[in-house]
Parts: sequence; structure tokens; C-alpha cells
Amino acid sequence: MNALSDQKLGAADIAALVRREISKGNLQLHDRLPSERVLAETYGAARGTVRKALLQLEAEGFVEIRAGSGTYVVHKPDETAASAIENATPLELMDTRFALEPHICRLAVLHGRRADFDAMEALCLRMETSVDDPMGFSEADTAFHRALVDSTRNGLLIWILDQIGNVRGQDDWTRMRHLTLDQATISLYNAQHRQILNAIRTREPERAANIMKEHLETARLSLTRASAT
Amino acid sequence: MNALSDQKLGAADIAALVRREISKGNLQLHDRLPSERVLAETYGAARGTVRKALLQLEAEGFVEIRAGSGTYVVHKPDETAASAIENATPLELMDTRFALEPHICRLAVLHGRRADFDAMEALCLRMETSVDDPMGFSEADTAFHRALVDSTRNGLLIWILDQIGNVRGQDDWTRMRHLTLDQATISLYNAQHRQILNAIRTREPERAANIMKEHLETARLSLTRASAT
DNA sequence: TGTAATTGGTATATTATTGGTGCAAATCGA
DNA sequence: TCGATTTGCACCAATAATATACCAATTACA
Repeated sequence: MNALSDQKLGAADIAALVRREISKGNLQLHDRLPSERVLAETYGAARGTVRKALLQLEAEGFVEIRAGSGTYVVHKPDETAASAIENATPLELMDTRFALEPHICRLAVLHGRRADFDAMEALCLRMETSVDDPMGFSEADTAFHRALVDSTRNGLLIWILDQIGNVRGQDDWTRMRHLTLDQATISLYNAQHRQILNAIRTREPERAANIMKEHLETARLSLTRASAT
Repeated sequence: MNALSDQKLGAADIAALVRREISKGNLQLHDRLPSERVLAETYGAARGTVRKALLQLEAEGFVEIRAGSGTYVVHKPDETAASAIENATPLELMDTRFALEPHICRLAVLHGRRADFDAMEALCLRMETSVDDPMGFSEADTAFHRALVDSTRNGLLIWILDQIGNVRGQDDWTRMRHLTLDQATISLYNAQHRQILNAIRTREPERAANIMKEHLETARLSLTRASAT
């Protein structure tokens, strides 16, 4: 994979590899890593080299070396993940929603049940009675999109949407949206939500997906308008 | 799981396994785990070793050991962790890729640069010289899709694909794929990769997205075929 | 109720494994 | 060439793991 693929690995390289395994989560807290002798063989290095790497990692606080016992992980998996997701641009977020939500509509058609659609219906009603309450509308709007994902019964997608729903920047973005949400825009959103729900109910995956694209396009426009002011 | 997969299990390893069963929810609150003697046999270790593991878990507050009665779970399943991502079904994973990757092609057209495409080209070559090396092909294949996301310059999307690339169960899935990768399938994949790359180079977003859909459909077929055997 | 079976608790002697250390030869880069 | 690093090896001490045996608490069942 790297340029180092079959090169001889130095102590620093091995330390980096192990460090990455820990950050990535392949080696978790309390795990015992293979013995120095085994590591030496798997990395194609001498035991002394592996030892040097482990000592460095111990100094960095990634592992704890216990004589006669083994070397253990003392480090939580990296949380740069959180930073990656927290630093997401509103535009990156929009692009990601553009990727996910139309297809989620298709999956909702496939896997959604009556109860799911009824729940979404209720949220539509709540949104339609909130044309003059941007705050309340936005809450229901978030819940609607959440209910939509839930109806796919796809735990992975639900998790992903949940994650990007927690983007810190989105707070600002949502706040920004609130400022620009006039009654006309809300009404347009409501119509789109209705159309999406209806298309899902009548089992028209492509139509639902297309309306969702329109919907997102509308949202993107109001976003760029807002950031232009 | 670890590099220790088939090695003899130590106390720390057994503790880790049980701890994960609890976090994952397979062992729920108030459940009684098998007797020390049974655990010893199932893990292929001596009873003393299992005992040590259980004592450690008790110290950590995961279980409660009651003399003459048994060992009981005293811990809520971990909700914060990426348990959702670890339990993802191969089919859930496919659906998620169906959602993401076609649109990623479109974004690659918008944001990709020459260097990105050249890197993907190199990976295509590597794949085309690996028609009789399923292992090598799969590595290059993974790298290709990774390079594709990278070219979108969208940190959020890169992060998401990175996450679902680390799905534990995908190890099994990948292994399963390797078994079914005959030369004909690999050649088909290669042709599709080429077409995708060309469509991106010539700035045809929809065409790239459509070929990617075909590509994923092909992959889904070979997956369902594999799981049917 | 009372007995038998099961479970954890403990002790011990033995063996295997692990990290700790030092050192001389080989290798690599400047 | 010089210096640093890596290597390969031998040996030590600490710890873990095994295999057994027996005890005590609890449970299951007749």
C-alpha cells in the first residue's frame, strides 16, 4: 500500500504502524498486542527494532509494557474523527445529503412500513401548522428527515445521518436558515415534503428521489442566499 | 480480529472478548455467563486463565461473580460506541454504497484534479495486471474507490467512506468476495472502472454515476451469489 | 426436606511465554 | 571512512498459563 510495502522497516516505521492501528481502533483499550517476537516476525524486523518502537510508543503514552506479561494498549481510539466531522463545511454537508437522501427515499419505498409513513405524516401536519413558527418548523423538519431514514431499516444509514446531524457547524447553519425562513419558503418545503411522502406511499422510488433532489436544491439555494448576505 | 486470531488466548484476550460481547449487547444485563469450566473449554484455555479474565472484568465493573451461583452481567450495553457500524449487514453496506458512490462520481467530476485521475489510472493498471491475483486486485480495488472519494475534496464524505471501510464484518465480506472472484468477474470490474474514470475525465457526471450504479449492481450480484452457496 | 450436582474459591507444582539486557556482527547513510 | 541503526543471538527474571485436586456456596430435584 505504502511506498514502504516491502522495504525494511525501521523502529520509527513500526511505531507509526502500531500507532495507526491503535488510532484506527483495530487495537482497542486493554488489548494486548502480540509479543515482541511475533511482532518482529510479522513486520519482518528484528526484535530489538520492535522493542525500540514499543518503548517509543510507551513514552508517548499509547501502550504500557509489563515485564513477563505483555504490552497493552492504554489509549482511547482517536477522536480526530470527531474533528473531521465537526470541521465539515455547510457545503460539504449539503453535498453529502445530496448523495444520501435521494437514495434513502428509494430505500424507504422498499423497506418502509405503514407506521413509518404515518409518523412522517404526523410530522408533515406539524410542519404545516408552523408556517409562522420557523423554530418549531425546523424541529419538525429535522424529525421528518430522521423518520425518513429510520424507515429504511438500515442501521448503517441511520448511524451516518445521526453522525452528520451532530455536526457542530450545522447549528450555525440551522440558525442561519431560521433567519431566512419566510412563510413562502416554509410553504414550499411543506409541499415538497408532502410530495415525497406521497411518492413513497405510492411506491414510486424514482419520483420520491427526484423530489428529494429538488427539495435539497431549494435548501441549497436558501443556504447560499443566506451566506451571501 | 487481532493478529492473535488463532493463537492461544491469554487472560487479557478472553477478557477483551467477553467485554465486547457485553458492550455489543449479546450478553445483556443480569444474564449469567457460562460456567468457568465451560468458558475454559470454549476458549481453549485453562480454567485459571478464564478465572483471571473474569476477575479483571469484575474489577472493571462489567460482571459480578457469585460463589456457587455463577457470573452475572452488570453493565449496560455500550450505546456510545460504533456498535451500529460494527453490526452492519453486508446488504446494509451495499445499500449505503449505492447511495454514496454514484453521487461521489458526480462530485469527482466537479472537484477532481488531474493528479487525482492519474492516481486512479495507476490503480486501474494495477488492477488490470492482477486478473489472476484476487488478493492483489482487491487491494487495488479498495484503493481505487478510496482515491475516487479523495478526489471529491469533501472531508465529510471521505470520513464516512473511511468509517464504513472499517466495518468489522467487512473482513468476512471481503473474504467471501475473494472466493468468488474469477477472472471473468475481475475483467468486468476492470472495464467498469475504466469507464468510470473516463467518464469523469471527460466531465460527464451522469454517465459516471450510471456506470458506478452498474458496477455496484455487479458487485451486489456476486455478493448475493456468494452468500447463497 | 435432604441429597446430589453444579458453581465459584483456593492452593500448588510445573511448564511456557514474555519482557529485560547485553553484546558482537552486519548494514546503511552521510 | 565514520557513526548510527539494525540485526541476531544468548541468557535472565518476571509473569502467565496449565493441570490437578479439594473446599465451600448455591442450586436443582427427587
